[in-house]
Amino acid sequence: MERAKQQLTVLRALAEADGPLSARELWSRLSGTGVGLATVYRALQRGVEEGMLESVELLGGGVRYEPKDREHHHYFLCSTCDHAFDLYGCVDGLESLVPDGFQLTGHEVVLLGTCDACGNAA
Amino acid sequence: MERAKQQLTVLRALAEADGPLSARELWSRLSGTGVGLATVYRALQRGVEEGMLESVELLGGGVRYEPKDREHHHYFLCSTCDHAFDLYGCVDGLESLVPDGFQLTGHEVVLLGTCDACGNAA
DNA sequence: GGAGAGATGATATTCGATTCTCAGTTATCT
DNA sequence: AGATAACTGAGAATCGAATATCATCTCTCC
Repeated sequence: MERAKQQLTVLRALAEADGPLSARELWSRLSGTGVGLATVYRALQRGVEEGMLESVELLGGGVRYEPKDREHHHYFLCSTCDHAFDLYGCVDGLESLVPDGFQLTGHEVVLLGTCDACGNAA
Repeated sequence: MERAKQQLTVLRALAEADGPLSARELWSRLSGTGVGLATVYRALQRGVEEGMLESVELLGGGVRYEPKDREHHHYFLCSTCDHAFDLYGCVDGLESLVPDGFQLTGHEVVLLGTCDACGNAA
């Protein structure tokens, strides 16, 4: 197996994904390439430090990562396969929810349900 | 300290909160009452089983709990004090984000920023 | 007042996610 | 090729959250 290219392997896998991936999710996608879990974590951490990646926290605890160059978007979290899909577009009416005195700096919208693949498999 | 009433103490503290509380957050609010952390977890678990409580997962990993009788709402998560506030009201345009073939069963909206207290303290 | 069932607090344990360690590998530069 | 520095995989170690354990305590019902 090649060495010193694993960081690229990790970044490429993230770039090709249709949503943010957790370290383990990413690792399992790379099984067969011989990349170790520690290397995945190292590549992710470095990617964040260097500004190429962004960490995303959704429901369910785990931290996921995705390329930082994606435009504003949100997520669909499949409750069956636990995969998060990017959703481009946004919602209206956010500002009206904010109480007086609170400062709004960002927002996160997560849609829950069943993805296409899991819905058909059921 | 009184016994056999700790479950009520926990439920009451949750009912009085302005948003969902994590087990630890709840526990720290009960410091001085002598309630143990294990009892907090037990009371929360039982509350969920009995249908009085609902567990909520927001960004940041932890699970929070709140009374189940609250109407549909979302949350404001203060990035300074990490407390979650209930926000009543909802947003528009959710359905248009869902891709073909995906089944939508729920959604979660979390606004991020600084709460009134933390904003003034800064 | 005493027995039994259920509850409680302190702590040990478990569990999963992430980080650390280290020896071996690979790239770079000369 | 040789020296050095950076990278890597595997497993150990760490960390925090949640759960289990156990002796003690409280309530209820005789």
